[in-house]
Amino acid sequence: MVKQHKKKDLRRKQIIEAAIEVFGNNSFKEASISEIAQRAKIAEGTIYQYFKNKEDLFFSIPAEMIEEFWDELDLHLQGIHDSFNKMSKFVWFYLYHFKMNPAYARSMMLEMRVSKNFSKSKTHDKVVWIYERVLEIIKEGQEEGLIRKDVEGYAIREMLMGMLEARLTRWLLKDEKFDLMENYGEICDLIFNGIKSSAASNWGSSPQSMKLLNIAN
Amino acid sequence: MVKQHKKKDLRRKQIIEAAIEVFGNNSFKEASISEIAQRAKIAEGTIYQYFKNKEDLFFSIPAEMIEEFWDELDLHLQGIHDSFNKMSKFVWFYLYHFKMNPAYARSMMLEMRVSKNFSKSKTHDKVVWIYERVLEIIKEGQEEGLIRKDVEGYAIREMLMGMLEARLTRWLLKDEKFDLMENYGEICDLIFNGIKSSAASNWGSSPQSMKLLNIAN
Amino acid sequence: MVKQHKKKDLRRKQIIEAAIEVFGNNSFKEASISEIAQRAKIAEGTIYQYFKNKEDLFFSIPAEMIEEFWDELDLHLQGIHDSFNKMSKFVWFYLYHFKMNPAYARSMMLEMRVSKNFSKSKTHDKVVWIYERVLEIIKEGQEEGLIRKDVEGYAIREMLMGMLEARLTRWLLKDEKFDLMENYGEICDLIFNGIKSSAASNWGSSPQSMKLLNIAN
Amino acid sequence: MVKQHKKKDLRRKQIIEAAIEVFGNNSFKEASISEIAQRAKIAEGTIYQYFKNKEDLFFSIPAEMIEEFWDELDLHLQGIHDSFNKMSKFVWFYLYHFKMNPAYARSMMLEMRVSKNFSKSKTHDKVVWIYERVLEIIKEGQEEGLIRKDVEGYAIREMLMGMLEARLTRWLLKDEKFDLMENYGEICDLIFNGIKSSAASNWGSSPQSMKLLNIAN
DNA sequence: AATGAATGAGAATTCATTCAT
DNA sequence: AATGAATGAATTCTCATTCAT
Repeated sequence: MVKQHKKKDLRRKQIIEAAIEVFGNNSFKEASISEIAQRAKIAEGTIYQYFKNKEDLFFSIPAEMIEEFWDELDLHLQGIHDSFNKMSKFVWFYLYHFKMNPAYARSMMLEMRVSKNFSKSKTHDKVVWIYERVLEIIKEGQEEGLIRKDVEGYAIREMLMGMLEARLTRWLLKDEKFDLMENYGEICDLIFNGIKSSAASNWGSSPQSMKLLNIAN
Repeated sequence: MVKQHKKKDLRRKQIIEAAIEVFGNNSFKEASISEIAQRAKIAEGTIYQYFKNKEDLFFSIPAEMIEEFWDELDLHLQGIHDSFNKMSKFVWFYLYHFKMNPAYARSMMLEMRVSKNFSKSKTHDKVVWIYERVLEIIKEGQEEGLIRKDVEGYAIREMLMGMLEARLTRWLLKDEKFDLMENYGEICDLIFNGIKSSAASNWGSSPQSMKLLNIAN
Repeated sequence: MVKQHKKKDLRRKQIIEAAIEVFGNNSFKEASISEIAQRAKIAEGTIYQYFKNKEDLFFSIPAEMIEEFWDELDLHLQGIHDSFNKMSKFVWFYLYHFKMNPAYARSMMLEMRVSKNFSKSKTHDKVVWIYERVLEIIKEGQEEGLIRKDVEGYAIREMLMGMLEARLTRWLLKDEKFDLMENYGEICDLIFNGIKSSAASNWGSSPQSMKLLNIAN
Repeated sequence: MVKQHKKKDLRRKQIIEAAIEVFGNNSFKEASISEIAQRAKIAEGTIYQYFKNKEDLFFSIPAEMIEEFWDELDLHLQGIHDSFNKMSKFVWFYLYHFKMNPAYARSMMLEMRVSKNFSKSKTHDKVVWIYERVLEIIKEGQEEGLIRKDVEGYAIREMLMGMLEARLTRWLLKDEKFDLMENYGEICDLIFNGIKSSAASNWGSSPQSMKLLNIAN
């Protein structure tokens, strides 16, 4: 019985791995069940024994990968107690994880995230969960006095994740031609210190400058 | 003769407008020529008198819009001579432009940018051109002493555009539920000053902290 | 008035000439009215002022050409009074005519002749008329004692035209790579004398051999 | 397994048979996949499981038929050892074969042979192969002293096949109104002995007559 | 008489999903 | 549980012909 179960899980994994490759190199519509079946060395019909339909298979990919991501990240975070290093580690591992799984990165960033139904899927909950963990780290940082308190944690998170997602996207669109992790320190620096020259007066935080930004809407 | 020409231009515009709506609410594959024709109140065949095929029509959308974007931005930039305000204006207008054209934003950000052939299309050149203009503004800012010189202009641009694209994407994925421009000042602030608490020691720029960032790859 | 008429005829000719080229390089379905119009340097609509529809234009091509063919052949036959030379001249001119008009040859042999409606068209009558002229020459030959009388003129004509059409077809299918008129004498020889070795006993004309040909149907 | 395979072959045959009928009564363009599917009593999509596309299906027809043609002809040639009878048998079987398969004859002679891509197709190789077999028989005849040696085998073959193809074509264009095999003996006679009256002097083979044939090109 | 923009019917092909074996 | 043959809906694109100017 146990053996049976294991065999099922193995088959599932086998299909998902084939799916990652195929969805990674093709848009959702372009990717074909038949190619996935071929890669997994099974019959097309068999896929429907494990997944309800094509979309179900598609959305099952990150469910697996995010779990893995968090488990490994958790290990990396062990023994780190200051939020500064936690954050730095998160940035590093985020990039590292996708660098190691480019096909997955591709379908996740360029297709899944952007698809209409994804936000309603169970898998999306896991993404949300990760985002909440990030927010926690940021809030810790604010408590510790490392991160500005005059800006909401949400905004900080938006900036942090936006930067990471933007770089990841650029890397994928440039066909992984540059090293995703090059200048990783510089990214952290920019996130932390901003783009302002140290000589320059503050931008945006002084009442005067706020006036300058005449926001129409 | 002139009248004829105008009529052709009008028809073209009419088709593009219908296409923006349809592509904005559906993925490229889901969008159908027949729906576009219906919306434009013309026969399907007529579309093929103006565009080579479905993809040509798709890629013609930003070609039109980017031109418009730059022309209007240009007006807004008139009379502004310091890079600080130029940048601020760019941020503002970028968000404003997409806020005013959400269907276009949707197809541009969530579909086009991500499509395999887009980077080879003529339209992509226009995107590149905009990015070059942004880099110029940044370099001006560096000359004026407003923006850090210890980081390459490219990296600054990546941060700036990454932040904007990330917010735009989040806005679209949240179904435009929040105001794209709310906290616009805060975004500028974060870009400019970073997330660091003013009390905190520098992150990333001091030799010690650099050591902490043990980059494995 | 007369001038008007001439202008019309000129236009017609102009369209037919363009059509010969286009139909010569494409099958009837592949050939497009728009390409013919382009070649003729007129608008598509104009073609419909001169021809009822695409098929009408197609079938009008040989109507023009056959007339020309016969007129010129007639000149060549002037002064020739024995059927031997008339026939020889016919063979020569048939090949020569098509050699000089390969695009026309192509549409005539490979498309028109083979098309369902051609035999019902007015043009087809002209083809029939030519065939009748050939039969006359053959009968003359039989009267003069040059050509066998034990075989019906129709059968002789079938052989003669079959040989010519077969060579023409082969020439076109081989992309006009060989000279259509090479060995023209040999063709005549074979038609005249057959393939039998002079040493061999008669084939087919003796009662015995007829028995050998046990025709089942 | 064997059963499965047989089933697939059967389906293929079933589609080809439907295709022969439909292509036999329509030009390639006019023939529709949907009609073929209807006739074969299967879904349109099924055709694409067996053939790459419409053209592949079209060209697969003679591939099947030529094989059959040769196999049967081979049986008929068994026990015949003189080239005279081999040739006679070939002529007979060629006509008989097409008489029995008029729809196939139609698509083969009036469409396929004439189509641009056919000469590049694999199927065309089979036609070439048949032609080579015919040449062999002719050369045998020359060795045996039955057939003239003063004319190249190729020319003899051109005459022979030209006559057959011409008759076949005429039969098809006349809507099979006459009996394809009537006067079959007469055809053989003409091929063998030519059209010349036995009383007439040689035509084309004497030096004088060659002069008469003043070939301009 | 000439134009050429607009039409819209028509056909090939793809592929996720089902289901009998 | 696994298979893979069969399905058929759905969609792009072409092009002869028309007709208002």
